[in-house]
Amino acid sequence: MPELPEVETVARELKKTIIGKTINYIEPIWIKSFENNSDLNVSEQKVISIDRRGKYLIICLEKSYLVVHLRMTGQLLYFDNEKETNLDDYIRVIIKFHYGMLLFKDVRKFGRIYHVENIKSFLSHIGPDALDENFTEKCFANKLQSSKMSIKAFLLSQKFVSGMGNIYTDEVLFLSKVHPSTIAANIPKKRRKNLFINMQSVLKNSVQNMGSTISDYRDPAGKKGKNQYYFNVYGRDGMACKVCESNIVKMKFAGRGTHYCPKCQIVNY
DNA sequence: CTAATCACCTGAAGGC
DNA sequence: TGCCTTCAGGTGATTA
Repeated sequence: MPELPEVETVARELKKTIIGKTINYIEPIWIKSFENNSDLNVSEQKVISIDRRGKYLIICLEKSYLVVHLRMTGQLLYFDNEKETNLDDYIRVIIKFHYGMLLFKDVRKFGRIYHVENIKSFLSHIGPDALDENFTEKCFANKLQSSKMSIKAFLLSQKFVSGMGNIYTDEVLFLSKVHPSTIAANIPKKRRKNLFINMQSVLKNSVQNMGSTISDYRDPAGKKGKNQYYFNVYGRDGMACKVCESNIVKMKFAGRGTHYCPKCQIVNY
């Protein structure tokens, strides 16, 4: 479920609640949800800061890191008062602080919490964050020009730029008037620039709206996002394009449900 | 290198 | 009501 804006929202909420707290213990309920890659103890380490790279949320401890990937249905829920919690369903990992606790809820069990010491090597296969200020239009253009992948697959792969997922990719391609099957390297210079600008604005707008909630996504306080009210194409198949009134089409592309306007979004250039 | 398929999981929704 | 199929904000391995 969560793409960059949702993970960023979670990160911002966690900054308000768990920085400075000391971990009492971490308890995996579903064993595969927690992958311990370090001999160091998590217990008695203090939370120093919260970071994010693409869809990875990074909880920086004194000597190591807890790295969270929510995948499809993961949620990090924070509770000050343990009596407010209900541990009933789908809680896969408990991170207990001396005061308060963070619960990792995940219906489909795809999500992970990793305990690692070397964050750089752990994330070495991931490209720069889409909103990283050092990731410029020029960097983006260079990568586009050297790829023969379809633009949809290019944006979904996290190795060129990280943070884009299925929803925001469809939204960005619509605003950029680029058909999802267009070969990345074939996109002309002017539209490359457009693509980059739209990618940033779509993501930033969604962060402003606290992310998109289709079904499962919640922030650590349990709140839904509001960005889903502003989609142009995602989930709007069969409905009129907001620009040209053609019917929005949905089809399987790059292995994912892909929404686009057949009139506004032109194939090849 | 790129693309397609499966695998990992569970629940919701639609067809019959 | 109930069964069966398909689909879902993701990604990594494997196979063409």
